Amino acid sequence: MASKHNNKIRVRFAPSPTGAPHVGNIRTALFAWLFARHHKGTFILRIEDTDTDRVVAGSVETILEALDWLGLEVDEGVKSFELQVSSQRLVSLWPTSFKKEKNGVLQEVGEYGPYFQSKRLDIYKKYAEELVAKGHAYYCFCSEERLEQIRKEQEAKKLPPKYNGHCLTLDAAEVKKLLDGGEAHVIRMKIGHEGETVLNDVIKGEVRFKNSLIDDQVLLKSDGFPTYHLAAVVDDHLMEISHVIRADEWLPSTPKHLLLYDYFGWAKPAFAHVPIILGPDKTKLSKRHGAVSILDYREAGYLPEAMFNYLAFLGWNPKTDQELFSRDELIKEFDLDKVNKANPIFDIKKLNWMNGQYIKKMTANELQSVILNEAKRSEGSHGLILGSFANAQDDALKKVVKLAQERMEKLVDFAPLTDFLRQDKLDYDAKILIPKGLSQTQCKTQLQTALDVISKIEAGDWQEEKLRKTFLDYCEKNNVKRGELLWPVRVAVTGLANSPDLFAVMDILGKKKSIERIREAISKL
RNA sequence: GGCCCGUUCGUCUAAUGGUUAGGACAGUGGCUUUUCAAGCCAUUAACAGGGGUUCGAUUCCCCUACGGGCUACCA
Repeated sequence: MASKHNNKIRVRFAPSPTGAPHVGNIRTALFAWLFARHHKGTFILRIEDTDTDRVVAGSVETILEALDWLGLEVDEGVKSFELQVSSQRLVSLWPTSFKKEKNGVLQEVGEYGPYFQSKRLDIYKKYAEELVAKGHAYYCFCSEERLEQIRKEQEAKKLPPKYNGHCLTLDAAEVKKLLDGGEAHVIRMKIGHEGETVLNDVIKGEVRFKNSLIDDQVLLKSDGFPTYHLAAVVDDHLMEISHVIRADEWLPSTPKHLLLYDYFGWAKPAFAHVPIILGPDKTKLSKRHGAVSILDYREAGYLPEAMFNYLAFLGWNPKTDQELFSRDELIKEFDLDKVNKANPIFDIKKLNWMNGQYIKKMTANELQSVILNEAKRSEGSHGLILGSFANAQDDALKKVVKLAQERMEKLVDFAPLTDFLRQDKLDYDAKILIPKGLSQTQCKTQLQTALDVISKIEAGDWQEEKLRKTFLDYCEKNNVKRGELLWPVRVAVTGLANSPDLFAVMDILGKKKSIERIREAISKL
């Protein structure tokens, strides 16, 4: 589609502030952002707060927070300076400069404002009236009751529900009289019934709609606020949006928008309807499916990099076998022509795997600072990440992080994986101390042996690899099966049937504590 | 009900008018190993159905089925 804007790419993410931002909305924002970055365009945040009943206080801040978490910087429109995206993060996307206060001043940046639709009421009124003057819209005074009745009748007759044009029959004098009398009214589109409206969607291709089936949509509500249809078209035009990137559910109302552009005599932007994310039951992802607020995933211990990567692959892929992508690689590869038409299902298992991959890819130092940052951020409500290591020194933490890293899938896995290291008294069933093929007494002997081996180790040699060598050498020289000696010792020091590596654990515990725990085990037998 | 969109392994998906229909997650089996995890190797598993078009269709067209979305003075 030819662009009227000298090919300058301008896209907007235009959520309505009705609560915490949904995974699906954010994925749409991500596509738009990626598209903007790929084409060196502008990513705009516009707030569509035209439904006064549904607006939820604090939503805009939450939206900003979600965008910030994923590193989707806003170039123009609504921003908050309480949240700062740092390009110098230790780990590419992690918000190191996060500030907890949510009462920061929202600011608007850009020359096309205001970017809150509630601040543009006079603009919409002007354009709605312009359409009336041009004969493409009309005043409607029908009451809710009357509309309800029309709908019921149509339903009974199995007709498509549509406004029946009741107020279309009013002549100019009558309209003026009603208007002057302060009668409640809306402005509706007047849609010609002939022909069809053709959309050439960037993703869906050509889609045809019969004009006779299009409803006379309300443009301006009786409270003076515009409906989405008017507001979006007017703003997208005024803000010189080049590509309208939005979810599939908007496809059916697109002909109304196309008609509006024609009525105004405006050039049309390109439209790209992206597939909707479905839950495991194949219906639109919603609260029934558990976590749908994008920020819930932060609380659940997912990394923004992983979330970003995963979301990018829901309905899009680069047509190669590569699946792990950095932000820059995604920017380089992403384009609308590779977006799928079918609706993908959100698969938490693949997200988990991907998150684990990102965790493993980090250096232990990076992971440590990420864990520390996240623990600090979620302090209070979710200070569970560090668990028993909440007040540990950085030095002590380093080895623990390394030990947990391989088996962590999410950040919140850290505490349960490492708790046993800090417990004063381990609580476990003595039976699990005994490896297969050994009797209780034999097991006891093995633990005794371990104490002997340990007693000969100098304090300065108390270190993972030296411990490993000492024990393995002992086994070899004395013809002891590794499992028969090492299993009981490992259970003794961890209290767990399944645990991290014995020598890493003993290293962290220290000689004294290790001996204590082995003695404790012996006494249990 | 009407309108619109969609349909390749369970899931995310690739490819092609002629292929053993490829990869990843999950599953299963094995290796490794002090256990678990990780890692490595192997493996199960898909073109919704029916008509065309064609020498040949998973691929192009039509129909059906199924799934989804929309059908508000909500977005």
